[in-house]
Amino acid sequence: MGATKTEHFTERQNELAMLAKALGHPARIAILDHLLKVDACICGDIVTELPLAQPTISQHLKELKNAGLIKGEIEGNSICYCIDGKNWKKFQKIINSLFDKFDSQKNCC
Amino acid sequence: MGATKTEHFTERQNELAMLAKALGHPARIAILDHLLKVDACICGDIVTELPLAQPTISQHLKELKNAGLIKGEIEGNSICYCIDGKNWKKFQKIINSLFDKFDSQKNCC
DNA sequence: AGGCATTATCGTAATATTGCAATTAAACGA
DNA sequence: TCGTTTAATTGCAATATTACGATAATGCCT
Repeated sequence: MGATKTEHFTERQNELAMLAKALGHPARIAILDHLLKVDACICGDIVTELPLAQPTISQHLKELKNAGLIKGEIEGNSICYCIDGKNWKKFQKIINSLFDKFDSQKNCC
Repeated sequence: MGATKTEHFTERQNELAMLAKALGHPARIAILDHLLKVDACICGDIVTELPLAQPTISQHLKELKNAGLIKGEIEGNSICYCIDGKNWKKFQKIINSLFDKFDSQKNCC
């Protein structure tokens, strides 16, 4: 086996898991950190910021893009990446809706 | 390779990634959903709630426990699981500290 | 003690992820 | 046009994850 049985879970559970999975690697967190720090579109210099080879970073960028966390637009020679603001807040809400469910009063232990 | 190069990233980046990774599977989201829904310790009936075999669920519970998201206490014959309230809010803060960094005013695209 | 219920662990197969060298593709400038 | 720069893709090796059957470990009850 090894394949996740997504068909058994709700759409929300799968979406939340996919989002979390995309965040589940330090390199991808580092990429997001960088994009957030500069508060702008970044043309390629992410490779020089991280201790990983160019193809590896390209792969991580792809996954962040697939998840909807970032956008990439072609800008002449290079490509500009930035946080996808449209999804960002939605994702924050989705995650918080999970964490907000916890009621410390009712919890028994 | 295949092994994540954790040593190249900051402690915060690794912690955040580990947390996200633990959340990065629909079965584990479903387990948390269930624990949050009943607002109490659950003794074993998680297996009957999910469409997965008992060893598989035991493995997911272990990962959630390792991440610090849940606790498990031996209660006679069975084991009671519940949300680990001590870490729960901390984790929520860590994640929100990432999402709050985004300033839609400054973002260019 | 013996049997039952509950959960963890072991072993293993299938699949996914991570990382990089090599290569390709596309756009720019001289 | 040719070389350079930038980023994606391909191909592959190493490792991790997911899932489950079989088995063990623990505590209950009779």
